Amino acid sequence: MVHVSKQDICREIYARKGGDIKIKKEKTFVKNLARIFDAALKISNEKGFAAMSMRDLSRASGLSMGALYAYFSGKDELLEMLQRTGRTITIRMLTEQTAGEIDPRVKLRTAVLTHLFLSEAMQPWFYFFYMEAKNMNEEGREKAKAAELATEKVLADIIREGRDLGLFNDRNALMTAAVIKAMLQDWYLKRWKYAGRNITVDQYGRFLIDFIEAFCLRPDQKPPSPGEGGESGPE
Amino acid sequence: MVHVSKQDICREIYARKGGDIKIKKEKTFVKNLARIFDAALKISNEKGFAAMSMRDLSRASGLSMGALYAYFSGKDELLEMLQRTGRTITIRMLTEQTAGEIDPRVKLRTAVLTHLFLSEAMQPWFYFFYMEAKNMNEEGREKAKAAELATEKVLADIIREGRDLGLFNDRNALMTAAVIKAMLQDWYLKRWKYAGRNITVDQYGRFLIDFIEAFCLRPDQKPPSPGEGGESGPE
DNA sequence: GTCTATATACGGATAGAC
DNA sequence: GTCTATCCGTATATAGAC
Repeated sequence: MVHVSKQDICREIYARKGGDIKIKKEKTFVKNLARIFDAALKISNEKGFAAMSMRDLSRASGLSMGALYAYFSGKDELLEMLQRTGRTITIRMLTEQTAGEIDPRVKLRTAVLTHLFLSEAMQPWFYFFYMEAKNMNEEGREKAKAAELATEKVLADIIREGRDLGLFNDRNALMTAAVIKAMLQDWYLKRWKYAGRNITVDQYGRFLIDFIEAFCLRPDQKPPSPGEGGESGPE
Repeated sequence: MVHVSKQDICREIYARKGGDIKIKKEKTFVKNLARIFDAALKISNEKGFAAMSMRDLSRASGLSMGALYAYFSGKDELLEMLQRTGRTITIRMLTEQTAGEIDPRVKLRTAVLTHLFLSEAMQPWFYFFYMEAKNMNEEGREKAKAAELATEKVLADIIREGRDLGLFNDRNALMTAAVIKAMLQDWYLKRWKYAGRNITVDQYGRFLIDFIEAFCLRPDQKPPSPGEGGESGPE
């Protein structure tokens, strides 16, 4: 359902880079950049991007120090690439997936689950994006904030729509969206916790939807259930 | 209601340190350590602890490089001190505040608001604690996780209690506690967002309680409202 | 107790061979 | 395209004067 290929991502970066790229063959570029990204995300998510040295990255990616600098101009650019890539994919996927639906009740579910499954498929990216935003320059931080607000707005708009149609309660839509975001983010920020309890994405998703709908939906407006959104039982 | 003094915190550290402390007079120790903490939190929360150099800290705290090393043995110990201090205070405050109450409905509100107001009063500490946990050694990270689980357990126990008394719905208490934590944390992690919208702590608290109670409380069990927990209106 | 000056190492980045 | 060897700045930490 939500699938993103590492190769596709890197190919796109290759295409976008234009003339100032040092590696000629797309194939080697894609292969190595994917290794670099993997290694960088792994190390950064363990001890932080700032604490990751280029030597660490060289060792983990299997490329020499010198070679690394053929793929990015410096540590700053690497950070920028990682952030931009994560941002781009998220926004694209979210808007794509929620485009078709009309019923706000279903749309809300779809948006929540899309975000959730996407963050599951790309956990290292999402985690990195969240934790390393503050290490960026002013421009990068602003873009990160804008991305947060954009995904929040997707949720808020759905909620407003549902409210206007009389399906949802009349509550602060933006605040509701904000806390939904917080709950969605918790899934990829605290994987250690949920993994330790053997909670699956699906369980988490079902629980979230129950929780959200208890607040948003008017009592008599349970939506036509495509996923049979049953109650989440006691532990 | 929730008040924590910088001086008290530092005095306690002074008392705990025992013999291997280099500064003799409590007064200078407390005064300077408070300055160090302030500066360290400020810089770290802007660009990350790893990116903060001792020179940065020296400049911002007004103490020379050499003097700093009279207060901690190195950057690692400073990190450890900051984390431990934050942890200790949080757990103590939370258990203290929720101890008296009996009615689980009121207790839940109290726990949520206590956590929220505490995190407001000590925002830099909480933010730092969350964002810099992964820069610590194994032991430090384990303690951070334990602290997360401990505060979560406080919430979960209240919810279980309410369920057993027939006041709350029969839902997964631990999962509920987990998402409540996520929402509470959002307040101090994304202050920029809420500040930009002129949302006050009280508004956020009221909203959270409405949200949580919509899911947790059985329909006919609105609690005796001490704070008159009215609906949070539309934006 | 606090300062300045400095030892020492480590990190990012580049040069130039292959 | 990739490697090794190296430059050079900056970081942590300390020595020793005041």
